[in-house]
Amino acid sequence: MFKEVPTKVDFVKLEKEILSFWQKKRIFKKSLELRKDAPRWVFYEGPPTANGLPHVGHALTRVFKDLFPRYRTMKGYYVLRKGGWDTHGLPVELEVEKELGFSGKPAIEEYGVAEFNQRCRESVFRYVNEWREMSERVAFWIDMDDPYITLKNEYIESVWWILQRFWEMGLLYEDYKVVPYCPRCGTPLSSHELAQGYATAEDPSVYVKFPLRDEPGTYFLVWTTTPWTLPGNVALAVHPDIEYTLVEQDGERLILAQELLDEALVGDYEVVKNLRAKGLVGKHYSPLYTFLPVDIDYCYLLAADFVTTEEGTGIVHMAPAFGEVDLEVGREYDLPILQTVDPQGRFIPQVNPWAGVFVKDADPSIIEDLERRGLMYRSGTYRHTYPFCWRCETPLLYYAKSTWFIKTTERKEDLLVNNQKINWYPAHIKDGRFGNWLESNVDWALGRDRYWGTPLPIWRCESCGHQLLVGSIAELEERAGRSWSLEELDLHRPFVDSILLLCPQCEGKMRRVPEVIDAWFDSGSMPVGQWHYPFENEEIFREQFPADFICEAVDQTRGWFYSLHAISTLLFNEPSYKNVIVLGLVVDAQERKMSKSLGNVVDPWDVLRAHGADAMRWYFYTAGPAGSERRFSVELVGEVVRKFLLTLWNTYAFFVIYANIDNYHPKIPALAVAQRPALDRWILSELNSLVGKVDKALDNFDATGAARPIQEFVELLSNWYVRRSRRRFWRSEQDEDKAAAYATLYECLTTLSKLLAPFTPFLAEEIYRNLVSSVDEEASESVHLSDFPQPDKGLIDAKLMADTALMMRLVSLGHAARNKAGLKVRQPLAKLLLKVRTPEERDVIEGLADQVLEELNVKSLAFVEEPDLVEYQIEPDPRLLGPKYGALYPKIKEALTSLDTYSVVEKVRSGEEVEVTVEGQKVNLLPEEVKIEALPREGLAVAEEGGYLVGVTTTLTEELRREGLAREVVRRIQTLRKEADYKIEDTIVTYFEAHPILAQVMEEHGEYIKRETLSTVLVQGGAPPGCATKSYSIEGYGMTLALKQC
RNA sequence: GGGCCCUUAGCUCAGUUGGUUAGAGCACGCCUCUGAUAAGGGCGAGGUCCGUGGUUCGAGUCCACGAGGGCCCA
Repeated sequence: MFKEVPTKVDFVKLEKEILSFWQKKRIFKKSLELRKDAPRWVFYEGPPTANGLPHVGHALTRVFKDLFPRYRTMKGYYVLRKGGWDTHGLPVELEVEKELGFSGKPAIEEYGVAEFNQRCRESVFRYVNEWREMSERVAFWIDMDDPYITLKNEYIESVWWILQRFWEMGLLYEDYKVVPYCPRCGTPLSSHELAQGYATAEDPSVYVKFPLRDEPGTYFLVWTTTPWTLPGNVALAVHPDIEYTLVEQDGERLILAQELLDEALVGDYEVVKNLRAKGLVGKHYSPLYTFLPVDIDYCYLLAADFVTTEEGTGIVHMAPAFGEVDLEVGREYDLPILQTVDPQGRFIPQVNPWAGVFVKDADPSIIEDLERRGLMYRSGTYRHTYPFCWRCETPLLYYAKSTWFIKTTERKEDLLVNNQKINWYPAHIKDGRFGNWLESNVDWALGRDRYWGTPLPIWRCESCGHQLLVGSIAELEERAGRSWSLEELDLHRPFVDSILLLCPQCEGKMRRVPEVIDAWFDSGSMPVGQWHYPFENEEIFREQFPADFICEAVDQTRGWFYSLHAISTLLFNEPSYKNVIVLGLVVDAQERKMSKSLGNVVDPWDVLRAHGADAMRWYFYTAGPAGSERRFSVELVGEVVRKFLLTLWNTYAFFVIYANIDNYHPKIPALAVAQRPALDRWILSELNSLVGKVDKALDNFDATGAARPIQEFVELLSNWYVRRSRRRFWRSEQDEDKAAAYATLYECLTTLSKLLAPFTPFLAEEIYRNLVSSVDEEASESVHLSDFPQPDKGLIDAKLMADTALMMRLVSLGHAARNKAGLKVRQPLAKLLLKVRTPEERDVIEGLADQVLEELNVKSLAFVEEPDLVEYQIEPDPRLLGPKYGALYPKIKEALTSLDTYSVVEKVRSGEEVEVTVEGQKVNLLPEEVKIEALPREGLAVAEEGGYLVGVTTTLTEELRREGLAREVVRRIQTLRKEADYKIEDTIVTYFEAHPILAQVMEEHGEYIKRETLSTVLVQGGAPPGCATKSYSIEGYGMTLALKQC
């Protein structure tokens, strides 16, 4: 006996029961133990930060991360799944700052770095329980009891080791560079952080006049969107090949690029003369501001290639402190660097009108000042995309600063070559987004002037300036000349800052540089750091590198995907992952990005509580290709429940109900498949072909390509196989056919449970445990401990599948034909007329005739070809004639269709050519080039599609009518049984009082009615008390039915 | 300004190497079937296949330009 299965199912409750089963029986652990000696298949967990709640996007990622390891485990691999937490970085600090009400670094310093970092340390695990709960609930199997954690000393030590390797390779350097800089956070951002914060901004757009020193009344006209950089101006640049023009307007002379005259100037002007750039270079102008003393030559025009005429005036203002190119050019020309801005983004005291003002806030006042001095040509606003800090949304400044870099550009070729070894899903990311990103690689800005992060382990001698990079705790202790206990040692600020080392060069005091490192470097170090390699676990590290599979959303292209790739390429010159699925972002039902401000964020728990995890998982796998954006709402997931999960559930419930009635046991031998009916052979063929399809798709990391065919199969299984097989299960005799039906459906359901295990682990488990584990002592206790099915190729019969598909198509046409004539299926009809395309198809349908007759409730079928039943339509075949006659084709079509139809049909039938005349020339069409359509004549109920034609005879004899009435009676009795809540297998006595016509029906079709309704006897006359009774009007004839259980 | 991706029915999505009248599911209306079913079947309504131009006998499909959206880069 199988466990009874309710037809009404509560998936949420079911899943919770299975969760506790997994927990109690440690199924995840067992699935690992089972494969402990198997070949390795390596998965890396991209570490989340647990200082925020998981959202739908995280649920999506976790669901995909789970699918493939489960599949590989069933395929016989050992898939170690170590969890991980990302714990460092600016986002963490910002959360804590917000809680403490801080607005910048001075407040932190005052509060105390030790206390501040302690709060950071606590905050990163704040929502760790919520993360665990969510992961468990969606059945993401991962080891969260022994995760890697980036703040642990062991992890940091591994990161230090990597940095020391880079140091030894000469890949680390400190440089004064213009970096994107967040003045609020007081730290530079790396390019991948920068990438996350672009937004449309409205900035000033000003045209400023720079007066020529030696030609009063003449000005260089210069355009800028950052007036605050003007006090830092030290030069202007023109392009050597651009034409410039001197114009006169309102008594002033202006110089700008000729091409941009109309765009830049307002009002009438007069062209004085054209100027060559060469003649302008070297001309001096008077500085707009002189807040800082300068004792070298500056404020002149120079030539540079980067100047364009795309916008502005063709003359570019240069402030080396605030622009990357500006700094380069400044170095080339030996120009001064006027750093007029402090690290908080405010003007320094010397810039006295605006001292202490945040530079962007000073813009209007600077514009006003220039206007007052007559140096402003015009000002307005300009919309463009501008970078903002990805966490605190402060506009970034490009700001000259000294900081540490990793020379990734030196290894750019290796980065590109190694990228070619990675399989990207979707494939276009490889040479598209990711490849382009590598092509435009810039050195990795590693340093952060912050507190909560892996300290940059570089110590510098206060006396001689010697620098060294510490690569391990042992080295630290050795150089410091002391050691610390495990409790004491904390490789964070301020503890490490307090450690002074002895300079190996001069025996002076060495102090650590103040920076911590970019937290992306932490996460990219996880292949090494998660095992504390190379200090221990050498063997496991080698076994677990590189990853076979990683998966994150597309926003990680410049994030984790890059940091992993860059670090492993620099370190090992190998990619650290072989296959990567890049997921699209989750958007709401209106295709808008989910964001708190729009209030359209879907809480994953709303979905999990309403529909369960299997439904959510299945939705994610089937809704669309993994790489595409996906819409998401509670309702969309609800559709999945109805369409897929319930369909499967009902098939399963159906099986269990009848299997229990019949005491079916899977060990009971059934007929060999070859001896089973076509219907069984067909569904088993579909099943095995499905197994192959799913296996291949999963092997190819294609979740959608695997899941959608399963859904289609379940449709076929439920709506064709089971529906067509119902009678075989109902029958009370135990015979071979019934055994075959059970064996076939059992095979389908148990194989499905294994196929589905990676996708819908709960439902798969329920089915497997009830149908397999409970009756087979040798079977595993969980579907997740079983092997993934292999297709039995011998059972795949492509012809049978195509034949059945054809038959279904004709049956569907038959339904349409009946419907047109208003003949319900319950009414038997005498004859079905079919027209198929070929004699082979005719044989096929003859072979499957029993299914067609039963499905359409007709007595016989015949094939029609005769012209007296049909009309013909002829058409030239465009596929053949198009290439042959080209532009003549439409005219040939016209000419052919104007011919006498029957004569053309006769010619084609007898294999003769058909001659048409087109534009005076004769064209002979070969018989195969003319297509003939046959349509039935009027008066017959028909449906036609794609060359197939199905008709039904509409005349009813009294005999047929009575047979229809018998079926009407049966349906009434069945409904009454159901209403009376009788069990399916209960036998009954049926009493009836009826119109003579119906009484005749009861007489004539009594055996049929008894058999269908499990009535032992049909009794005409009044019913005894206690019966389920109801009166009906059937086709206008009255009848009262009464049922009683035996 | 540049890169990558997307745009097909009210919604979610398919649409093979270019080929006859562009499909499915959901939702809607009518009909039907039903002792597993919350389902199934049929019919109907619902389409400027984002637009324009080009290549071709023929374009949802190929090419160019443009529009809108998303992500990213500068």
